[in-house]
Amino acid sequence: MTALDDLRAAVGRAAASLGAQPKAPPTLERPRQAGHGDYATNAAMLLAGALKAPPREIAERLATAMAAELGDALDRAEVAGPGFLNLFLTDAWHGRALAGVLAAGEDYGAGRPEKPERVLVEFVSANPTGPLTAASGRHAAYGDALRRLLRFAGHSVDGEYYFNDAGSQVRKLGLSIQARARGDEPPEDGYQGDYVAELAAEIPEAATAEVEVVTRRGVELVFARIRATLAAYRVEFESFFSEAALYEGEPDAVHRAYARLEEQGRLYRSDGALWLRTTELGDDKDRVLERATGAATYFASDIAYHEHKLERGYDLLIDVLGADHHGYIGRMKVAMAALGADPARLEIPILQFVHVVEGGERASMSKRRGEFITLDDLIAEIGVDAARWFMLARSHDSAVDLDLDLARRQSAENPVYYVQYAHARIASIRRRTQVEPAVEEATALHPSERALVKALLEFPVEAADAAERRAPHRISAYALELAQVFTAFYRDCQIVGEPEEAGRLALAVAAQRTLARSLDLLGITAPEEM
RNA sequence: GCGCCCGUAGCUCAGUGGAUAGAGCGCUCGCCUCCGGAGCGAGAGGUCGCAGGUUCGAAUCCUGCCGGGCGCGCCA
Repeated sequence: MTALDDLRAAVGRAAASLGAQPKAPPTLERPRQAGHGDYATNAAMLLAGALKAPPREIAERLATAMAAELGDALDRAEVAGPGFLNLFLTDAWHGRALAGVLAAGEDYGAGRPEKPERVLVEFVSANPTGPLTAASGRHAAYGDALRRLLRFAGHSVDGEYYFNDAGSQVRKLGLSIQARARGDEPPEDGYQGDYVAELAAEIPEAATAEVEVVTRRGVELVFARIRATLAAYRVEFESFFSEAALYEGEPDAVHRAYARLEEQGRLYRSDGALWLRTTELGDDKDRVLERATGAATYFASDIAYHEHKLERGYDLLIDVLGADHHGYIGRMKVAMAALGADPARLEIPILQFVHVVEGGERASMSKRRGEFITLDDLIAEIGVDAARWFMLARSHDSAVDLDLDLARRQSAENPVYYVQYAHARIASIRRRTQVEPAVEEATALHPSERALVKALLEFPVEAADAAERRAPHRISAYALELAQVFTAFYRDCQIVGEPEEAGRLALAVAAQRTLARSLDLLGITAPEEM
């Protein structure tokens, strides 16, 4: 329980004491206007209907009840506007609130769900046919941050990378490598990038060996590069899952999935193909699993893969996909239902595209033609921290433009450095003081100190919201705000050598920990010095 | 035709029912005897795409339209 939770509970009790239930949970928010108090609640307006009285009059009664609830924590409560109750809290309340933050220690803001869930986050999952692109950088940053957020919320989370290593795409890579090795142009629908020639040079006998051999070797080499890129980007996976593995063993995962679907009575044969009766579950047409040729469709692989995930005991499956896959959401939800699982156990957040911009215009970004900015390029140009911030500072719902020139020019002004700088500055202050941080409740506080306490109190709510909404970008917005509020405090309140040193140091330490945690949730470093 | 996402300051974007809509960058002016100037303060800059609706209250919810991005295979 933070001081904010206590305050919220007090509002609830005060509202209940007036003899009616609010028509919605009352809000408790930090007003934008300085004159509107530390927190404001709309409880009176929500009670007006049930109590059949003007909101402002109810707010007056609520103010009296709040005074009784809060005692010396409340300086005064003012009725304002259409019926808001603005709460002005004392320095003692702020001091106790800060003490609570410090007492929580490194875990401040962490969630403790009654029933932690086992979650599998599948992300990146780029096919091993070329280097990771800047767009993969968005997926890697998002999936990794999501995993960190869910863990911080108290869940058990694994990250997995799924790749198609059996289909025609990897075969095209093999053919392209072989063509290069022979000095020919790659096939028209093959891969054209310079890396294909590099791969050809790294594979002895690439010109003469069987294409299967060249393909297998090419995939290994590409995967080695992908892993190296991910390691440089500080993204690790608990597992890599190969599509080919779904067709190994007896019975293989695909046939286990068929058996499961058969149990559910969802399969039938028609025109020589094996069909899944998805129309019964709301789809507009039934879907083929096995073609008349006997070859399984991708949909069959995907179903088998998800059945395999369920078999592994995960409560929640999260697939992070690109905007071009949004049509997949409905199909896979239907597939979950067909497997007899609750479709709500599968979530598919969609990341909008990263557009590469050159000279103010959107450039094409084709992996086949070799026209793309690689994630390695991006890291080399602006560094991992700035790249991850760039990818995570925006909602996953909005497309981002990546202009490498602009990114390079702006990287020095990237807000991530402002946040890191605030952290480093606190580290520096701590190196300069001999005093132990200690909250002194009786001390009068500067408005900037009170503002910083309130900013710190927002963190657990922000972290929980960001996890629930699968929205890491909220953490970057929060981190920037916290850094700004800290910097204002730093400007207004000398720490080292002042009588208030211990108390102000306590505030700085709480800010440092929270900044470090926020950056950690984004996979960004929190330097001691810069 | 159907579906998903977006439209907020010059630019890039936050803001999923509260009061006078914010940040970063850019622009103008001011500030380095003071714990780290990667900074601080002040200012200019907005029909929140348009039109209706719900509500005490709408950038936010609902409907329709306009504009942009992306999808709707026995492709992968």
